[in-house]
Amino acid sequence: MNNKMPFKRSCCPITNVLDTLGDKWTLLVIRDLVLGKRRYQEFTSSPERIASNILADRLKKLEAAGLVTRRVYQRNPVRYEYLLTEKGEGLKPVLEAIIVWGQKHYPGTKRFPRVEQR
Amino acid sequence: MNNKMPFKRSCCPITNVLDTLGDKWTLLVIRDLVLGKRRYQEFTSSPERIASNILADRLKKLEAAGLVTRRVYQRNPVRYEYLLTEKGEGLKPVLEAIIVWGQKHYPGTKRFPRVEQR
DNA sequence: CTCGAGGCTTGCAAAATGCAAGTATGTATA
DNA sequence: TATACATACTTGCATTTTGCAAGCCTCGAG
Repeated sequence: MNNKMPFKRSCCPITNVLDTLGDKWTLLVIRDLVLGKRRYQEFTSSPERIASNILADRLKKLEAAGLVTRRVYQRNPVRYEYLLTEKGEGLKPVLEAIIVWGQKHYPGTKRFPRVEQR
Repeated sequence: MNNKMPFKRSCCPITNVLDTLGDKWTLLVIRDLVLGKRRYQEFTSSPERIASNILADRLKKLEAAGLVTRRVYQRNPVRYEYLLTEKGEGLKPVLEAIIVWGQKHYPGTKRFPRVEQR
């Protein structure tokens, strides 16, 4: 018999997803990544104006959760970019479902366009 | 010309959804409603053990957002129950997408069964 | 040798959360 | 009549998370 709970709150898949993504900012970072953003300043310049300490924290947590990877895209000086892993890409259907419901119930909202790549 | 922003953070549908649902508890209340729970104590007895002040707050906000209605189901003493509106029911595809992704990436998680009705 | 870009970190006030206990209304039981 | 119990919350307070502004570090160009 094994009574230790291997999950933080419960074995519900929704609960476990919320433990990683359940706040006002994390999914917006994922949205930006899906739209093609990669660099720190690109995230901070989205219209929601995420604070830079929150962004740094979320990127760290997303990396720890295996949704995002950080790579050096340039040396001298070293510069980083963030990319979605396959696990992260797998969230697209969730974002889609949210957009569909959101567009229906918040009239005037508009799906953001992909960003042109550098 | 109209430069006033009609949205709290931006016109992104995802952002606006997160302004209502973006925290660790709200979607769990919706999950419980989808599973057939209706009464206050049923929500507090879910395995995640939501605190009663948080539950009261979330039910109030969900009602204000038009996702949930509160009805009297008994007088003497007065007792209430909570039900999803159509708008709230519309979130099922979002929950589905989350469950699919969650079950894939959090091994061992299990979709909760509907509750037997009183 | 100063300036600017990029990518963060720090400090601190304000808001949200977690926990335990208490309240209000009414029924049932001794 | 007194006691207990059930439902649906509310309150107080400590802890945690968030928001905002400013600062820091590396390097390259002028």
